[in-house]
Amino acid sequence: MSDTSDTIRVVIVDDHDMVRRGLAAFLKAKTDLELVGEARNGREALQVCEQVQPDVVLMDLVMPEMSGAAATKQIRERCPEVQVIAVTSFQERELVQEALQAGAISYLLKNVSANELAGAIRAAHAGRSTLAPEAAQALIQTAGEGLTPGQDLTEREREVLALMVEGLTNPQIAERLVVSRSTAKAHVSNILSKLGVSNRAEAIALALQHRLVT
Amino acid sequence: MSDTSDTIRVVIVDDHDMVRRGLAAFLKAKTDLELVGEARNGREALQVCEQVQPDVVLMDLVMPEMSGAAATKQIRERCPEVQVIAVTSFQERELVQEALQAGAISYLLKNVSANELAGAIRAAHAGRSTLAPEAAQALIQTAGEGLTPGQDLTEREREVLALMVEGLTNPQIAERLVVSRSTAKAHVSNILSKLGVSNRAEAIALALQHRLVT
DNA sequence: AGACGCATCGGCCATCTGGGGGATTTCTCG
DNA sequence: CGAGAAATCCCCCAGATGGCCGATGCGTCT
Repeated sequence: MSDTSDTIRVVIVDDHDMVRRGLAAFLKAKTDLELVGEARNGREALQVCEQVQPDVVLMDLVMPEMSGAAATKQIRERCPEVQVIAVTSFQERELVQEALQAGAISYLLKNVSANELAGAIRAAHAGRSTLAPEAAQALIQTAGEGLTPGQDLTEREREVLALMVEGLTNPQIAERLVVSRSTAKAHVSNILSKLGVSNRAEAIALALQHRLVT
Repeated sequence: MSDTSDTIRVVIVDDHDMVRRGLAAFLKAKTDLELVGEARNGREALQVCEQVQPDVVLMDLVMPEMSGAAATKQIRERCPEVQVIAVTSFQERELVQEALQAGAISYLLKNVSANELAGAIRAAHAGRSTLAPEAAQALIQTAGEGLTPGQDLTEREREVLALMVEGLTNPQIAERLVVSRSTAKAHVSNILSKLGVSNRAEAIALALQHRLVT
């Protein structure tokens, strides 16, 4: 209705008041960018996007209620014309990968300059991706490492790994899962093998550092 | 010189452009608050504070170069009249404790509203503390738990714990530290005892979850 | 039907673990 | 100087660990 085709309609999603405030101030300074909605979590973001049908969404990834990645996925399914730019403080491989797989077209860190952000928004509107160098590096590393380890773990094995992280011994794991010690040991052995480590200590460190478990 | 006694001179320290922008916009809207400097890491913060001698510093804790906690400590040592408000996205016990021990008078989360922030700045200038409820809760939890575990670990024991987290066995630790297996084992035993756990698996999980190592 | 992955179980065995005992040196602090 | 903490080392030993062998069902996919 009221939007002319030469302004890019933007929605901001972030749970921090001051970040939204900063982005709003920034958008106001750009004549070709228009703030048409805000949300403070993934759930709100869905509603807002369906209502206002923006061109671009600036999406924080770490939020309560519903994560940015989950929200991105939903938005991309329901409104494929809406481009989502993931904007976060972290450059963890996990997050980068998760966000892009969820359908984000770009991944920026919150330390971007105003001009870089404006450029990324215009690029996203035109269907072009912008990756923060750190994010690109994270992707390259991930590719080089053959993705996050532990991707081929069985459900049951993840269950066992979680118990290992809690410090349970093989007999204790057996008791908890109501199986024999042989079985628990077999699972542990398979986990060690799949993770490419040689003892449970390494397995636990790897699981925690790569968030394979809670 | 130019500052009248009825305006509170504020410095912003944050590595994110957009957060500084948001805070700057916010300060501009308040007649009794005046932005007199910005910094994007702890090192810059020190220089800026010594130059402009602000009344209050809004300090992000997670920054490259020099952490907010370290910067806070230095600032409080060199300029005791400057009040530091820790402002961060996280409500982890570790950070809250660290910041307050470093001399921050207040601890706020980045999801504070504009009015709460203004109130906190005025309170800080008057020497009164403002704690985000989540931060207060973190402190209470910490107090209830008898502080973070592993506080009584020896230098050497921390060193050993770090190697445990890397997945090294006792013989490997002994080799790495150029000591006998007995010694390595003794350290490990002491660590398990001090952490209140019964095997190295739990110790590793605890160390990683409480950031006792890297 | 056959192949394959998964979970389940058993035994053997070298090694690692963690607790117990006691011992020495070095260093700091009152 | 003496007490205590920290780091270093030794022996013993029951239990846990992890690799290796093999085996049985139970699904899915081709």
